[in-house]
Amino acid sequence: MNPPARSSQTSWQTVRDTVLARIRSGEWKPGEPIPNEADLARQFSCARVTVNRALRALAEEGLLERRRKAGTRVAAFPTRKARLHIPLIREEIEAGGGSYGYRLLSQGTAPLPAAVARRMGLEEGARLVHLTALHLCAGRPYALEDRWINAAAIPGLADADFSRISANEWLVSNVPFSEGEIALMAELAGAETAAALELARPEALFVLERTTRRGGAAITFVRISYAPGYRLRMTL
Amino acid sequence: MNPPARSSQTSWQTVRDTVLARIRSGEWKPGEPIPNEADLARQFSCARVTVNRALRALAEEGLLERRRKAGTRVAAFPTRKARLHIPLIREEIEAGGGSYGYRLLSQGTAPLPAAVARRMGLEEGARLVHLTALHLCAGRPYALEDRWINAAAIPGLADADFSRISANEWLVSNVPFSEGEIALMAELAGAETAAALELARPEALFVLERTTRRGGAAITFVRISYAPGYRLRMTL
DNA sequence: AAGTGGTCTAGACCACGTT
DNA sequence: ACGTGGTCTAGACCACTTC
Repeated sequence: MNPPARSSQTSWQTVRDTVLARIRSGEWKPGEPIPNEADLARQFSCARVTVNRALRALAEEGLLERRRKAGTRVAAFPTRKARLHIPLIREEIEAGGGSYGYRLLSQGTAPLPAAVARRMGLEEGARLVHLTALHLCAGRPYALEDRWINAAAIPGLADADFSRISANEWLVSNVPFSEGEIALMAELAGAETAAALELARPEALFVLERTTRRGGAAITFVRISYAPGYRLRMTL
Repeated sequence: MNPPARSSQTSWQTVRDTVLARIRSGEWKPGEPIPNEADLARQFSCARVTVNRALRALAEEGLLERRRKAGTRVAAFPTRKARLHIPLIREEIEAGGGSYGYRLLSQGTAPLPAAVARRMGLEEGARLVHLTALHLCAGRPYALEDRWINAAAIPGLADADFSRISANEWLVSNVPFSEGEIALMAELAGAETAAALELARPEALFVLERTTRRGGAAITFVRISYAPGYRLRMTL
């Protein structure tokens, strides 16, 4: 986080920290414009690119808003942004020293429920591939996966054997590029989920829903319910 | 996501996309080194800085691992990374059209519980400032905040009036810079939490824990329990 | 039309970490 | 030692957006 103490030139980290200090001190208030890159470069006696690097970093963190011609402003709503790592479940388990297991519970084609259809932007009742599977850590249920796949958007899907490899891994390896949304939530385990995860009593589950698209077309929707005790960690 | 169709020069987006395609196609496999920046610059007929920009972007997304002298490798575990926005609760509510309310439930000094001490890296039993407060949306409980503050690390804390402004907002505005961790989890509401959030029955709550540090010193630890139904959304 | 951020180049030096 | 990424500079042109 600190400037790496370069010889004598002004580093972009120095610019970033100084700008940050001015925001924090209230010298530059939320919603207000700050000087343009050229002016700042003169102030800091550095190249404009250096200022650009610093401001871009702050913009990526959500503290500045930048628009051509309109200039740079202190973000009105300085949201904190964090980077969330979402590893493959297998690797998450193996990184923790556990032995990974995978069990396909069901596979077939079914009409899309309304709730899922809404998230995928498809029509309710459309027939999609539907999978449910269990991820195991050291033989114990770790997470329940409930997935819908838009086969029409994925050539080659028919070749996949989801009894051997998790759909997630297959997709990560085989689908070129994707955008999407993720939603995190807490839910009480329903009867089926509780049975699959072998819960003795009702428990709060951490649930992750992910919709993946490519060029607007929904590829897959997955809902992962983690066994109790799961924590998702991030670094600010 | 697309290169902005510049005149004739190779853009860093083009480099990024091409490198990405090579990873996706399997030409460059996980764990394997890729050519160094200078070589790639020659391949792409562009400046090395342009390659640097492209590779840095991919590294930030978690697809590449870069180390001086060791060079650049395709990440062995290509984790998906998403950007998580963590707005102030007040703004989260107001952005949704609700009226924000804040109620300080308790304020004082108390010995640090073991669990919190572990997360803050402080000694159990150390006396810290302890606050509990309720965030309200349209008069209804929205989230319960349980916070510990290391007053020793924050000059000016004594001047703060947490009955008027939330501790979070005060800290965001007054503490210069910070690193930290965030953990997300699901929990069944305990008796006190259920009472504060006015829950009629046991429910699953989405819980966010955040530890903030500056230069290794823990500044604050906060645990926010959201009312049922809360979802945290992100874009991939 | 004009101002501001976005990016590219070529060359240079440096910091880090492997060897 | 030395190879590789990290960064800075000065100048240039471009793209987007507001005026």
